[in-house]
Amino acid sequence: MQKQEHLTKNQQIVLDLVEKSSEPLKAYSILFNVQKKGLKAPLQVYRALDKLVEIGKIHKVESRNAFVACKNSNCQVSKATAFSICESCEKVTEINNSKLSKYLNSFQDNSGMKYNKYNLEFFGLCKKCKNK
Amino acid sequence: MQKQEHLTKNQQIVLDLVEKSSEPLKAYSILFNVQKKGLKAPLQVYRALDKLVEIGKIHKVESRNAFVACKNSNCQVSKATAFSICESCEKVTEINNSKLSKYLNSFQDNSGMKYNKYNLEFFGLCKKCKNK
DNA sequence: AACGTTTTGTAATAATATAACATTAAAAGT
DNA sequence: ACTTTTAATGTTATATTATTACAAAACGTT
Ligand SMILES: [Zn+2]
Ligand SMILES: [Zn+2]
Ligand SMILES: [Zn+2]
Ligand SMILES: [Zn+2]
Repeated sequence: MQKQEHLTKNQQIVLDLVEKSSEPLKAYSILFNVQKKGLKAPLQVYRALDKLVEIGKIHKVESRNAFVACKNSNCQVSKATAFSICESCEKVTEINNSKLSKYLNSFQDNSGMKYNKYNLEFFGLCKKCKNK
Repeated sequence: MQKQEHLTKNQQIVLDLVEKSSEPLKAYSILFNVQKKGLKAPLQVYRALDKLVEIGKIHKVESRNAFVACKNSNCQVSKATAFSICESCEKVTEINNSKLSKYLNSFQDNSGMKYNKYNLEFFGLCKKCKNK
């Protein structure tokens, strides 16, 4: 089975919204914003989100229960994600650093476990907030 | 203000339970298990969990909304955490790898942001599940 | 004892996410 | 074209996770 290339109506509506947003969006904020487009129930949003995450169009920022569009068309979709998060203004940026991803993709410990996916979240203060 | 060394009754009760557990515990599972000890409300559990996370006695596994005791007394408490998670049996292990933590603690990108904390979660199949 | 601070108790509610089931649409095989 | 199968949708209800708000008790310091 190969990766789906056409998004369904609901998926496209949700993706459009997440892509337009300058900040991570929460599921119920998405729901509220797409109700005029016909998505009335949480499940419709969650299903779209699940699929979009699966195909790598968006990522979930786990520590925030929020979703951001993937700006990095070349990343290993939904398999290797890294974010920087400002703990003051909550700005979230996807980190695109090939050294980091190489390092983590090839990481092995002594557990005998082979990792096929990771998610990394860095926390700190962004430039703006640092200078306040 | 320095780090608190004495745990309160509620904090100790919750910590005991999490430490005894061989698997990550969810907040409401904790609540259920400590009700006989007098913690009746979610908030009592969440408050204890918050404090225990803050002082590094336990960690939150963000992707699972679950809590594990810190087995690594020398780690930079609650500032630098890494876990391996089996996607089949849900076994979670805290990774204790000094090369990894050094690499991540010193990581810098070109955003000008200085990170003081990170959380990393690796996903894959554990030895056991791989051989099924 | 008086004060500020932290912790606790309690009830109510908010926010996040899934189960279950019926239906419709799309994709694939013949 | 027709059947089969798979994926997506719509809808209601419910489960799970987490916080707000406020009052009371415990603790540490002066
Ligand atoms: Zn991405
Ligand atoms: Zn900031
Ligand atoms: Zn630890
Ligand atoms: Zn396993």
